[in-house]
Amino acid sequence: MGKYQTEQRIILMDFFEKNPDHNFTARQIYENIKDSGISISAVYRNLSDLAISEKIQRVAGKNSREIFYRYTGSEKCMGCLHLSCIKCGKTFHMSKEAAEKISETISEYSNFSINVIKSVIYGVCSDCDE
Amino acid sequence: MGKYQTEQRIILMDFFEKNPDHNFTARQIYENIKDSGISISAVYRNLSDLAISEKIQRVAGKNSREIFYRYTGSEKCMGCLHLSCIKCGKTFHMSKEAAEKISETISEYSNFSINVIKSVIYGVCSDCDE
DNA sequence: CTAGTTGCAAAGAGTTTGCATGGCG
DNA sequence: CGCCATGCAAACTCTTTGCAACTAG
Repeated sequence: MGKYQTEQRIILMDFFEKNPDHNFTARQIYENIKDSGISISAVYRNLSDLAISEKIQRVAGKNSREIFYRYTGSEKCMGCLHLSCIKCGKTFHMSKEAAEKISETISEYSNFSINVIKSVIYGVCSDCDE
Repeated sequence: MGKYQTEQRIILMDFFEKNPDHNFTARQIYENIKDSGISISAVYRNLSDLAISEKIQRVAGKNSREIFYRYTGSEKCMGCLHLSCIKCGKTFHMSKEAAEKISETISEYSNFSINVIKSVIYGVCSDCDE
């Protein structure tokens, strides 16, 4: 998946690197980069490849037709757990240390090894919590 | 949302109560209960209502067109965190106690209050972990 | 040069909606 | 009896695919 480094692929990855941890629909991504010269089919095809190689995650939105793509392949995301605020939609990073502690707690209570990249904790951030 | 207790609504809720915490597509749900007498539009309309009232959660699948519905409104799900195995797809419950401990860890490291119902931890269960 | 990738337009799927009918309270 | 929900079919959108042209290595 991704043997050639095409111009379109670079455009898409550039966009993701500039906007890590943010939810976009396929169309939103396309709207953002179409002027650089990429077709919507190329967007979809690359999105599929990236999802398979787990560099992006798919997230279901509130409306049933809404699917978001979130780039989690960047360096600074490695090993840290993500917190997503239900109200404002912002994403926060937890430190690697915190992630490890949670991972420990989980295995303490059950036989389960967490995949930190795929997991997102939903809740309310301090700004939105009154 | 849901002022009348229609036959179709009962059929759908029955199905969910019998299959809590399991991911189904809209079509799979329909296939399972259509013989009881319900149309696919009624399924979709009720699914929307249930998602709004947060009795079910939407989850994005591996293929971009796949959206799963998971019933989390049952009594025994209240207060416990869910673990979902990436390999076998099974869902496991964590005790309320464990959920609280994780909630504590999170607020210890950041100002964030977890919504346990909406959050799902992904990883690998003991059966699939070799 | 060869295999992988793109663009376009058409096909395919899943979801939503308008309207008349039927049912709950 | 009045409002809400259902069923059906048509309409919509989003996503995928076939094919010819193009391009990275």
